[in-house]
Amino acid sequence: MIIATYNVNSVNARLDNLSDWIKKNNPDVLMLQEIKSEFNTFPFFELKTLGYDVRILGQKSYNGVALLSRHKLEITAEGLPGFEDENARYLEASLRIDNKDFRVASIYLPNGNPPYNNPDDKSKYLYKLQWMEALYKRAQQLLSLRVPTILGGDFNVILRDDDVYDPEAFRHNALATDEVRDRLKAIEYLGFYDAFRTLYPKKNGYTFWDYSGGAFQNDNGMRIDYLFLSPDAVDLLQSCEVDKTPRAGIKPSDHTVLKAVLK
DNA sequence: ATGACGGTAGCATACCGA
Repeated sequence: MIIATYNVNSVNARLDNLSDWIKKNNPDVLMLQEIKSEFNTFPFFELKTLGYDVRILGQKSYNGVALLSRHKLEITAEGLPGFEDENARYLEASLRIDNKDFRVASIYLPNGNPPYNNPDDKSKYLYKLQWMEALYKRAQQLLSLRVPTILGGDFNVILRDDDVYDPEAFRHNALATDEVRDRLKAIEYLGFYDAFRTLYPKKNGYTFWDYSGGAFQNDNGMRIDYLFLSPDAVDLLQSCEVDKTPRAGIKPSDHTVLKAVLK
């Protein structure tokens, strides 16, 4: 089973780039974030034609998440259970492969940094912390189901200093505060394994490079996209790699694909 | 010295992002 996550930064702007990757990699499940489209403008036809069941939690202009699967999806949550959210950031589903159940969620966790024109505004940061508390509670519930579960997406968290090109520059950034790191670590300590770090304790796993300043060419990146696996899912883990091909290709997203193979 | 990139809404430029 091939499972991957990709923050596309607009699914319509990325349709060729995304379709190329899907055709070459044939994932069983693909989690998308920042689709920046709602139902009426989402390219269902093109993606269904590639052989996928396609479900979205859409939103105009901002945010929006989707799940693509070669196996029929049963939606189990649209939005984080128990959390009132005006933004489309969480879509969860169950699926069956060879008579075995899986649970997956496509997650776009809030960024948390203030607007440039109001650097003292803490409201987005507080929203991020509350969102992470609600995700923690959902993660607990999911573990109690004892079904292999994959929480994937753009978590907007730099977990450790070696997950960013300049740790000091990001010390007080909402992606890297101790508070935010601790909240994501708490989800790990529940029993959700960071698939990439589990296999590669030291390796560079950047998944995002800013569009400006030649960041990709200079490898000024950060690791903020993750696949977190429940214990029974990590037992099936065969490999996990960052695929930089989409980021190096034509009209790229600022993120790239993170892909894992499970038995 | 400043801006630097890209998407969306919607038609000039503000907002958002990481």
